[in-house]
Amino acid sequence: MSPTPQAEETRMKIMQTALDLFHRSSFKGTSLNQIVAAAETTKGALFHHFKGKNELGYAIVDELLGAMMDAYWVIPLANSTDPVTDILGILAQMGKECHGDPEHFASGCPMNNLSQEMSSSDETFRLRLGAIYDRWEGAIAKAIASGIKAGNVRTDVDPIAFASILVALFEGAIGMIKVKQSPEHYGNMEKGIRSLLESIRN
Amino acid sequence: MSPTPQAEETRMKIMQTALDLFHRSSFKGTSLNQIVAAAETTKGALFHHFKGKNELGYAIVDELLGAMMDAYWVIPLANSTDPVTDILGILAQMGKECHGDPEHFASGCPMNNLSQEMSSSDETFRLRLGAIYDRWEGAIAKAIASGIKAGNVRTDVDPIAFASILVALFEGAIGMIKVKQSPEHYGNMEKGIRSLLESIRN
DNA sequence: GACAGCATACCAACTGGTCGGTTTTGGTGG
DNA sequence: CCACCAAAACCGACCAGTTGGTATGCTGTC
Repeated sequence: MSPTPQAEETRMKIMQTALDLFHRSSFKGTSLNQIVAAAETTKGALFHHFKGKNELGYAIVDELLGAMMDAYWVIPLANSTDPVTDILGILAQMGKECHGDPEHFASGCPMNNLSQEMSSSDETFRLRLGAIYDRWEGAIAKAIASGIKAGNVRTDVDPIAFASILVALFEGAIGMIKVKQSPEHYGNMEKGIRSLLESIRN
Repeated sequence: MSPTPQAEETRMKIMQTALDLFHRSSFKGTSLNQIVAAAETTKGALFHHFKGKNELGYAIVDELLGAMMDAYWVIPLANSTDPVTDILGILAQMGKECHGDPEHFASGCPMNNLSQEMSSSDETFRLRLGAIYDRWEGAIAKAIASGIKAGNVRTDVDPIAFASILVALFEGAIGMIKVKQSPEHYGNMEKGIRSLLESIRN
């Protein structure tokens, strides 16, 4: 019943290399041949673990992107009562991690790339990705509500609406960085997000 | 020497139907066969007017998207001294125009879709689209600077940085609407953008 | 020897792009 | 006004290459 550790390793390697290629290129722009070549495996292995290209994508969304979202946002904000400080901390950490790999930023947000590409042509992608975005916004909204209750955030802030535009601003900003690819622009974005966050402090 | 009106008409029809298909689906996800079928023409005509699929895309960016940007944003904001009111007016007008075609919104912003899809794999697309975004941000920044001078906008606002995050928020918001496709979410976005704009009023 | 795990060879469908040929058009000499 | 023609505009069958997906074969382990 339970799969061999070896088998699980191959499965993960396929998913991770596919995610990397989808990130740097795109879903439709990446062929299965490229994926199996980069993962140093074969099509037989891929189709043994996944029913097809789309199913591979769904698995990546659910298992990899979902886990990344939880690790970066949901868990750190779970018990936050000072969301402004904590969110700025998350951003600082993400910025630090990407300093070693500037190309990673220039390719945009993996989840947003996939969302924008696939959500209008494949309902399954749209729903699964939408569910992750809901978790993201939910985590932020909950933290802001806790922040209001703890007196750290202004009382006239609507947690849900603010969480929505904050997520939109994140994804939009990364998208602009991807198009512009200028450090100067990156500075403007960081500054804008920071000031927006600070503006709701109590 | 100069092209026939008929010829220009077919050229435009190819570009416009291609833009529509790129918008509803994507660049890579739309084949030349689909384009010529939808435009009720042939591949010979397409390759007579454009060197290839990419060149067709470049022409669409320069001629169609560029013109739309000017019509919607650059010209209306050219002499603005009250940018908050004028930008809200532009948004209201865009919302009104899209009420007749809700699907248009659910497919996202044509320019942002193309940017996110192509800018990481094709430098020409990236540069041309980046130039249009620069025009957009420039128009907003100039209007805000004029607004400050006229006393309609707070003096502590950085026009360029604010223009950057406003554009990022627009594109991010449309992207989220595309993924979520819920009117409720649309309301949150509208509210958030409105309050951000009002917050810089003097 | 049964079966999960993987490799290889292969397929029909479709891709962007080409090319020889036909139609349409705007200018020109008579 | 018209016959004429070169060039522009357009057609659609065709091409090599690639795509996602399949069928089958091999190998180690329980």
